[in-house]
Amino acid sequence: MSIRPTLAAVAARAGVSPSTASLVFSGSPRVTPGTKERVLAAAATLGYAGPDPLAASLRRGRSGVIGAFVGERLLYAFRDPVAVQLLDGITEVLGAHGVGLLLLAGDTGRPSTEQIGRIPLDAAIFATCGLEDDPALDQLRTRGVPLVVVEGPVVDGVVLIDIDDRRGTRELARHLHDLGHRHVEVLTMPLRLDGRRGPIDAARRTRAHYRDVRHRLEGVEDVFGPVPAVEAASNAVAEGAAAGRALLDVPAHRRPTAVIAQSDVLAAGVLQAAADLGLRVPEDLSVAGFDGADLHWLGDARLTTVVQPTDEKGRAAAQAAMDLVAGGSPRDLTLPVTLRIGTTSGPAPS
Amino acid sequence: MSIRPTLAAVAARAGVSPSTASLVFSGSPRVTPGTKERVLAAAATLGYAGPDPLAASLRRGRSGVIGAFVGERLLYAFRDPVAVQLLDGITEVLGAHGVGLLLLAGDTGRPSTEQIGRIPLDAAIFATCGLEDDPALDQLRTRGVPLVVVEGPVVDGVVLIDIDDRRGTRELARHLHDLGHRHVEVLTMPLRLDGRRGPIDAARRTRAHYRDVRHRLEGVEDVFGPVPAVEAASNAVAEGAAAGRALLDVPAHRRPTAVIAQSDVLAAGVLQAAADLGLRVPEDLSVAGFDGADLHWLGDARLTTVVQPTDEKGRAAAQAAMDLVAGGSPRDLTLPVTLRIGTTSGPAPS
DNA sequence: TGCTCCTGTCGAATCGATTCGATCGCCGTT
DNA sequence: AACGGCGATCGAATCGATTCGACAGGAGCA
Repeated sequence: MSIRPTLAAVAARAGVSPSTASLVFSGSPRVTPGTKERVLAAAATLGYAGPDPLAASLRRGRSGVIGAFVGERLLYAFRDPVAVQLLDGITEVLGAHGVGLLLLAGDTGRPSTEQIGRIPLDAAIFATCGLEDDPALDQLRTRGVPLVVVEGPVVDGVVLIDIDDRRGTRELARHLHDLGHRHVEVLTMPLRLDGRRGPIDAARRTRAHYRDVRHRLEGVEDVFGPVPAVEAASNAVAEGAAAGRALLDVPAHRRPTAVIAQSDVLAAGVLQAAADLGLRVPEDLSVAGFDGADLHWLGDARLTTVVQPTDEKGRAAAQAAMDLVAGGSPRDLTLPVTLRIGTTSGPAPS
Repeated sequence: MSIRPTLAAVAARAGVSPSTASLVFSGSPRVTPGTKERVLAAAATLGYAGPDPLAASLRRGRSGVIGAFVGERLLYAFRDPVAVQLLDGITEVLGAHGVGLLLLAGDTGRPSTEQIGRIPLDAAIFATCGLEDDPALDQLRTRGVPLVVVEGPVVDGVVLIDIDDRRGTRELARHLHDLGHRHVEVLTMPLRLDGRRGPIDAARRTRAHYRDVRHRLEGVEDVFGPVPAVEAASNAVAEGAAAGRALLDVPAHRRPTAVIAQSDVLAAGVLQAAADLGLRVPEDLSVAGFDGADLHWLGDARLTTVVQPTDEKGRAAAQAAMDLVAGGSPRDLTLPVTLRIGTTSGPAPS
């Protein structure tokens, strides 16, 4: 029991060569039933549970593991329904192919990039972190690990799975504009992971790391021109509520008639803040989000939002990763988004 | 660029032996600065990003990957705040040691157990699935993979990280008993993963797969004796609400004065159902949960619940796994729980 | 009967690094 | 001047399986 048996030991016990034993475990049809049975019997006697995955991986050159990068600490990623749904879409495809999903958090421990080098990955998906200068991305690239980026930066040799963020918010903005809104403000997701929050000035804006954040802002500006924007420190309801209070707890003439949040989660916070301040939605204030996540804690309000096919995005990313591993060269993909008008947007108050 | 360079190639280029080159990359102090530099220079020229993790893993016998099993589909696991917090605790420890976390979902694709055999794991943690006859568990056990089980079955040679479920609900039950409640009903988490819901009869109860479910029920019965119980099909707010309606939408004399839910999530659903039915909490009905999760969508109600140290549980499980990989033999651990009395429990109505 | 073809099994090379014990200088010591 | 000691580097075995081409033996066919 102390030392685990090897394939060679099983082969010897069964009186066949290691090659044949290997054939048996790989389920080759070219092996006689009798032989097969002898090998399996020997394996059973010795308590051999099948080929060592490490050795098999080395020989095959593939480990059967694909890494998914979530930028922040796992806990925050898990709190984000979009990230969760994305991961679910990914696992759906990977699981069907018998490939494991390895979670990589951005800031867990310093040696993050060190860790990445030590783990056998067939490919990696940058799921919720579109950093353009991510050291981990560089690390994996020079290592030759196939890479897929979701809503991330355009990097040569990296497959990009994208959604049409800008067009989505543009349609949303047009919807609000048609309703007569002229004073809208945008509540953005974090521009960087430095915990900063508050109004965004030009300097800060140039430091925006995330593509989706930029694009969702530009879509609004396509319609309204330059628009005041505040940044949330993280993509959480409480953050949205805090930002919402700051945005709305001002004299009425300075208060926006509509707030466009860059995510449904943030929008939920804004709704909360509005309720706390006694503002009626949509009579006094319109609120819009992004994602089309099903937030069961929203109550009966149906959020006006831009629906993105999050799970499809995850599946596409995983499929691209699988294709890369198989030696293919999948093309970049941009998935469509659709405007969904709910009960939180209405005519601008006079 | 087509073929990736090997350590041997780098060594040759630098004019040293592979052994020495290996020493360089493993950061050994026993190598002359000059040599080290030559090797690194050669690596840079060839575009060598460090030793192949697969080969290194094979030699070392460790892959640097630990698997976490979540019973259900990932999406549902992620929706459960307790599971999420547990995973976060796990990654906290693993990340600090540069070990990756591989997520394994129970039902993703049929070849689940097949998949497990193909993935290099140094150890596995059964996080949210305490099946006693899980084929995956057997598979890993015969393979010799060190195992840690969280609130799972007692299996020989497997480390168990537990909490004192029974004592927790016992104290909770006593609290309600002291308040005068005599007619309580229990809303349990799923006894099995078969999507069944509704009242639990004796036959069904004997088929309960999950230890924590059983223990949390027994704790209540320690105080109240046999108690009617209904089962939720999954651990979700909507399930809790549905079960809550079934439980509460009955003639007043047959309605329980207190509902003990086996999780905060389910309890939140019961609160919702109570509100829908116009029942005041705690005046007309007391509601209690389990876990001590921070459910931000609960509003201002503070749930009476049993607080368990979920993140500590995760850290302990991960630490135990690390110890096992290192060859140690960590002991089983039972973490304490504490009763937290909130605003949802009060004297039984007369 | 002899020849070909086919099928099941085997040998041996290979995947790419790690690591232990051995070796080779070089320096200090007596 | 010879020798002991020490530290840097090297050789070679090893981790455990996969896989391709070779091989042997039996079946089919003429």
